[in-house]
Amino acid sequence: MGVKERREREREQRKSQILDTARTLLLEKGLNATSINQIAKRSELSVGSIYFYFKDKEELFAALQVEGLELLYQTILRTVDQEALPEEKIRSIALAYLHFSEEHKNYFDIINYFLTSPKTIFPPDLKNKIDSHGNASILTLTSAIREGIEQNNFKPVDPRRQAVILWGVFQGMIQLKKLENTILADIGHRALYMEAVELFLDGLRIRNQ
Amino acid sequence: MGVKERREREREQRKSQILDTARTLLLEKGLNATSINQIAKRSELSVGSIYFYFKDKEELFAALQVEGLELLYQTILRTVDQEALPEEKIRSIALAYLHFSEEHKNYFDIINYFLTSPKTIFPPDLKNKIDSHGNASILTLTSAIREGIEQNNFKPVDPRRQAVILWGVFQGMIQLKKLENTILADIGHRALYMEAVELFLDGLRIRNQ
Amino acid sequence: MGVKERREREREQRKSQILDTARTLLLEKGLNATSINQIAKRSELSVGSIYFYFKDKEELFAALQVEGLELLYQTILRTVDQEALPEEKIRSIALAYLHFSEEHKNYFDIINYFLTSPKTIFPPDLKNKIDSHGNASILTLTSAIREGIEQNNFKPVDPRRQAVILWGVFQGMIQLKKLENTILADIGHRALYMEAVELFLDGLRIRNQ
Amino acid sequence: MGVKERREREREQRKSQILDTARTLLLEKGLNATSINQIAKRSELSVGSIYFYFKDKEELFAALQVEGLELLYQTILRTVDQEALPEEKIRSIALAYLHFSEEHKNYFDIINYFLTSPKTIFPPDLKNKIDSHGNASILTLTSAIREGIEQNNFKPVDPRRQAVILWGVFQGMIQLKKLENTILADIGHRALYMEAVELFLDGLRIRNQ
DNA sequence: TATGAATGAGATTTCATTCAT
DNA sequence: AATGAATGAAATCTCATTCAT
Repeated sequence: MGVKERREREREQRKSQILDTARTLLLEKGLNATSINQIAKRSELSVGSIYFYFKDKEELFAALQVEGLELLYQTILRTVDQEALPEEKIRSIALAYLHFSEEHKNYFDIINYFLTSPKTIFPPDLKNKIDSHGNASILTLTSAIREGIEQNNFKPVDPRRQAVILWGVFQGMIQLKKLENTILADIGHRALYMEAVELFLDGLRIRNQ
Repeated sequence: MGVKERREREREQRKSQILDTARTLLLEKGLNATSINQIAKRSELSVGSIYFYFKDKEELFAALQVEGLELLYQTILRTVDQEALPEEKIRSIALAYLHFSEEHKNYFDIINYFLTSPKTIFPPDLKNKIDSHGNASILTLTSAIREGIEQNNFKPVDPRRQAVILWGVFQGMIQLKKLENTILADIGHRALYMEAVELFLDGLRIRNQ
Repeated sequence: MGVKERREREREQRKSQILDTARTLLLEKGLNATSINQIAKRSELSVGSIYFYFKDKEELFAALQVEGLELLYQTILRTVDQEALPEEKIRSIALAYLHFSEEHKNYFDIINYFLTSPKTIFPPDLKNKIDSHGNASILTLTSAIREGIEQNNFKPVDPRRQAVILWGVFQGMIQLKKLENTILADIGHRALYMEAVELFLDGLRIRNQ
Repeated sequence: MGVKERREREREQRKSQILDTARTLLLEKGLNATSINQIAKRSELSVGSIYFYFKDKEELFAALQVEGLELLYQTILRTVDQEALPEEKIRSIALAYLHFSEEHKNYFDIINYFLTSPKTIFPPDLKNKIDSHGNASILTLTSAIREGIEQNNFKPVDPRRQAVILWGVFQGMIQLKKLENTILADIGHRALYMEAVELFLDGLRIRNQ
């Protein structure tokens, strides 16, 4: 039994060793320019070994995406003060996502890539894995909204729907960063981002008359 | 004299003939799987000829993007009833963008690609061309918002800022379509999209008490 | 008649305009990387025009070589003091060739290229033209040696043979410059070059006992 | 253990098999006209395989050059009679180089190519390898000269400097062979070559009065 | 004379993947 | 488990040259 466990452990180590390299290369050269051969050379493993641990290139990069989603989730968890007001929580999550997109640009890019790339249809099991990890972050939003409703601060909306919408807003707004030097030259990106968040909070809030 | 003009005309025709083929392939196989070789073969030209008309692959696809932005703009123009209320205009534009993303999926994908792809740094002149075309559509939003403010229906916000935010919302929400079969399985995408728009309008509107 | 002459003049101007561009590109990118298309673009002429003035790429570059040989000859003429002693003349010519190889590196490279490249067989007429231009420089050496013999300073060798040998020595020694950073790291190239020349002068000189 | 060694051996065999083909093509068509594609086809390997064994075209041809330098060195070693007088040794080496340039014209051309081509900057490690191989041949000259000095037949010159000069003379004189049919039409090339060598020896020799 | 569109072969290089060992 | 040689298709891009206008 000890043997089996050790094997399992080693297997996991190898896997993350490969993922480490893949991640680094991804950051350096982008998704398309990162090849299995390069990963093999850099990680001092053989090409064959990589194919032993990952069915194909797609599976490897999907694993990285799961990693990214997990990291995002952890970041959010760490950021959100459980004692804070629902509004504050939502703001924190928004900022956490923005920070994540800036500080873990590579992860953000890969998440983004699979979200926006026209083709790429994952096999169902992989897809589920990815979705459940993605869902986790959205759930934090859902909870915050539900909480706000329960405390009579938010209108009685469907928390999950609003959470998804907010998530879409985050996503769309962050992407605008690319236009910072042209269309947005005269508008600060971060201020704009937060303005969007406030707008939606405003719509959510129950106004006391 | 006539010769020069005819040549010029033929040149333009060839160019759009190439773009036609490229566009078709793009639709069929996606950006990454579309190669110059294929475009050449399909358009019954030599590879060299493609390179005679376009400096490189990037220039070709950028041209396609400009085309897409232009088409989007025209679609919006056609859709928006100049007589309608500002709110209605905004709804129309939102729907126009959604339709565009569905009916001209290939164009939407290519616009999206260049917006979200991590790398891709265009030469400045190309970038400006692209941005100015993109700006056109945002301007329609800006006008509608400004109109609403002038008619005392909207709060006195900065119309351009709100327009950009709204644009980001469109963009982010449309991308969620990809999750239709998983995270959004129980939520209709189109309804959600319009709900986001209404939310935004709600925030903008001056409430008469 | 005036018409004919003007035409002739214009023809020559066009030709050297093309050569100017070709030369510049040659200097920038080397022989192999310089294409007719580039020359056309840079010289603001059409590809067709270049082929009107030059039969093919080889002829164009051979013309450049003739130019180079001519320039070398002029340089030597300018350098050599007609009143100086034969020995001095030879030293001057040696230095002139070294300088030429340094200051007109592009010309030297192209001369060198055609001299050392394995294949390249020029059509006879072109070959003769090149040779006669090359000969001119060697003739200056021949004269100096003959003079030295007549003045009883040099042994009664065959002046032309010695001239050709000397020329070969120049050529071989100059090429060693490439090894300056490795094999010759500890040996100054120029000093070595002049040492070789002195060695041969030494062999040529009649020693008075 | 045996497996590893066999693999290593096979690897080396493949490598020289590729080099064989490359060499042959080089001889047939010249450096510039020899493409990786052709090498692959001729050696009945895939293009990819060539790139498995050699990083790029340059590395392949540099390997050929090293081969050539090595062969030259061996030729010299075989030619030079260790018992002979220093003068004789130098003559032998001179002749050996001339023969080498005639009989292994392809190797000579490739050595020559890298020596004279304007650009070509090798990565340092490759450069060192090449230089050390080139050095070997020069060292035989150095030894012969030093020997002559020790035997009081040669003037007390710096043996290494003289060796390098002599090498340059060989190189330059051999290149003149190209002019055999024009400038040198009336002068035998080989005789001229040896005359240059004698001239050099003459300068080196101590004259007994 | 001059143009410039067109060619098509060919260059170098990279890639994901397989499979015998 | 792990290796790494081999593949071969495909990708992007360049080039000298021709020829109808």
